Amino acid sequence: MMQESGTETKTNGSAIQNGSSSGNHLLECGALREGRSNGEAPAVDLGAADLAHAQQQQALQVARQLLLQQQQQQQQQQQQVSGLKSPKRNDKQPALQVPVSVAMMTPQVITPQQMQQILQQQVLSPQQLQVLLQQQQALMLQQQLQEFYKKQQEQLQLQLLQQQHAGKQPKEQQQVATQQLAFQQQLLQMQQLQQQHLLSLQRQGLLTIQPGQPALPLQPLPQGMIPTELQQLWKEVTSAHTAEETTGNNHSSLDLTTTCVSSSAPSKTSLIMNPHASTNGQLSVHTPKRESMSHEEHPHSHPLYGHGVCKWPGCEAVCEDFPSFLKHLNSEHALDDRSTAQCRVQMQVVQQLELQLAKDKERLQAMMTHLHVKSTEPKAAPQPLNLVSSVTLSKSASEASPQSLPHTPTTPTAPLTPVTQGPSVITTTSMHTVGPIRRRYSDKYNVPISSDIAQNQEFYKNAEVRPPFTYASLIRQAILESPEKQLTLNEIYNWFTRMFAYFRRNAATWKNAVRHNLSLHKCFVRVENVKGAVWTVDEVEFQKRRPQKISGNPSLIKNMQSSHAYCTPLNAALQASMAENSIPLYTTASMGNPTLGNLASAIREELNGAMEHTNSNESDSSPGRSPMQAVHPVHVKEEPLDPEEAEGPLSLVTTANHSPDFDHDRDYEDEAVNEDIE
DNA sequence: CGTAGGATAAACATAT
DNA sequence: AATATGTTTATCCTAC
Repeated sequence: MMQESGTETKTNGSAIQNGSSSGNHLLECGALREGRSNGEAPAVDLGAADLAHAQQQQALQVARQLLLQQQQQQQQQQQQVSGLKSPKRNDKQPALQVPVSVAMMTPQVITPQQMQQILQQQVLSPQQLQVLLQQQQALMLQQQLQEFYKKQQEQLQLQLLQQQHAGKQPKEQQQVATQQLAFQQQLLQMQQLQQQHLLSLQRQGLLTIQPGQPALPLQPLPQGMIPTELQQLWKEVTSAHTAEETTGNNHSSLDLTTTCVSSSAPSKTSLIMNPHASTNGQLSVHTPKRESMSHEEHPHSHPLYGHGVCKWPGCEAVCEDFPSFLKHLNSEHALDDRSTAQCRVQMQVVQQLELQLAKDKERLQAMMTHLHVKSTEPKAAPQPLNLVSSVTLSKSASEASPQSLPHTPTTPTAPLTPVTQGPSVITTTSMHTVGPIRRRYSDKYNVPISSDIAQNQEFYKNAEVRPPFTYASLIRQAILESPEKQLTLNEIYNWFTRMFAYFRRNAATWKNAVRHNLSLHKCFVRVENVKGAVWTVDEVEFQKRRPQKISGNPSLIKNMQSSHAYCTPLNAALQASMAENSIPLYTTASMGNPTLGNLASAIREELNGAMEHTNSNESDSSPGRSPMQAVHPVHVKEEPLDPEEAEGPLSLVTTANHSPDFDHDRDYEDEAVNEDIE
């Protein structure tokens, strides 16, 4: 213990002083290098981007069509609603009717003209705009619900009267009551569906698409959604505003709010908004405030200016100093239609982010609740890591109470050392300072790594929880997820930082460990090519070292089997998710979504591998094995080679089109820098 | 208690 | 010269 603490302080110190600087520098260089190599071999990356873009376009198209349909259906429904025969029929579209009908009926919603007035009078801060938008949408929804409900009530009463005239049949009354109930439920559903619709739009194109699970949350980092999709969105808005203005048709705009509002009758109502919005007054008070004033107050904290670059969405113009930025802001982003439209989009973006956040919070809560409850059940045993994870996640979920979570009830085979493990599990604050933690669950639970990553992808990305797998497993996973089943060291680094928040700190430590593992384990094969060297996985070697852990412990085998059990639905979920994305299950690397596809194949592989070791006679004949068999290792290390394996027919040398890397690296680096300082 | 595997640290070598 | 990349050794920890 003494030794440990001594070692850790020492290593922490070195990690902070040397590691953070040199390590980060390393990654930055890596990112640059990646960028270059991407230029040469962007096949997969472009594929993903194209896919995202296509989906975005699809989302836009869907949105436009739906908006048109709404209007028609609204009219239809106004006529048909007297029928009242099939309230279920409305389930398909109710949420979509909200904006239009609201816009049609509500006089208090801000019209585009008013919006422009607001924008022309002063530049609102993003927060204010956001509030404005929220108020608008809340108001619209509220009003629409009221109207809708009122209308239904009228219809119901009408029908009641009719029925009473026709004869008081209890059956019908019952039916009417049921219908009334159904309508009320509908009203609730409308709200939910509207959210879902927005979310689906968001998922399909507006924001970064994250594969893996059907309900996978999006990248919570604001930077995560900025790059291509938003740029594209901005372009669209920018090019669309002219048409929008001249024709009055909003087909080209994704902005639902814009569309809804502008289709409303022009109203002269004042800007009175949701009464419960406390910032409202602030908004109007702030009205006379000029942007220059706020600039003078906070010359260097302008939200639209940072790192010498104009942060106006889609702009990124370089402004050497603040005055030149101001000049640029006033000239390039004046109060014209384009800026207004962009502003609207930004509002929408912010709102969707908030929706997403709310939903994710909810999901987190449900997850934690679920895990808490389930923790007493034996079924939860195969995934004890989640429990630990939940605890540490509590830092991001303020509403969660860490002490309410079970500590280690489900980790009988991994007793936590009171000294080393205790603090790292209990609180996250200690987690941050605890430095390198030696203990780990490693792969001993035989939870298939890829399925765990798939299931907890977003979690690992955001919570600084150490993944319960060995470096070797993680490296292997990284390599297998790559389309070419090979990665450079730097790409492996990037995968680590991309997939796990935990590895965004102490870079020197874990990178050293990665290198160490790569060199040490025979299962990692270094393949040299023109551009340098890539690492591949010798699957045979990797499998060789797995059984020994499993063999001795029957309970582990049990766990493994149960893990197989719970992985089957996961696989189904993945398939469903892929079907949703029109990604065939068995074409993995070639598709634009490498992570998803490879995850699936890796899962199958893991399952098959696990079953192999469990039942030696179970040589699964499913096609799932094939993708792995395709990875024939090329031995470079000075090991006696099996004649079979010596020939690597694979495209290990064709590095020409790989490197599916992202530009997240810089972001993570920034984080790492910040966090290492603390 | 011994052993094996993993994590971490660090020294060293080599390539860029 | 500095950094990135690999290799190797040592030590500690944990599970078995």
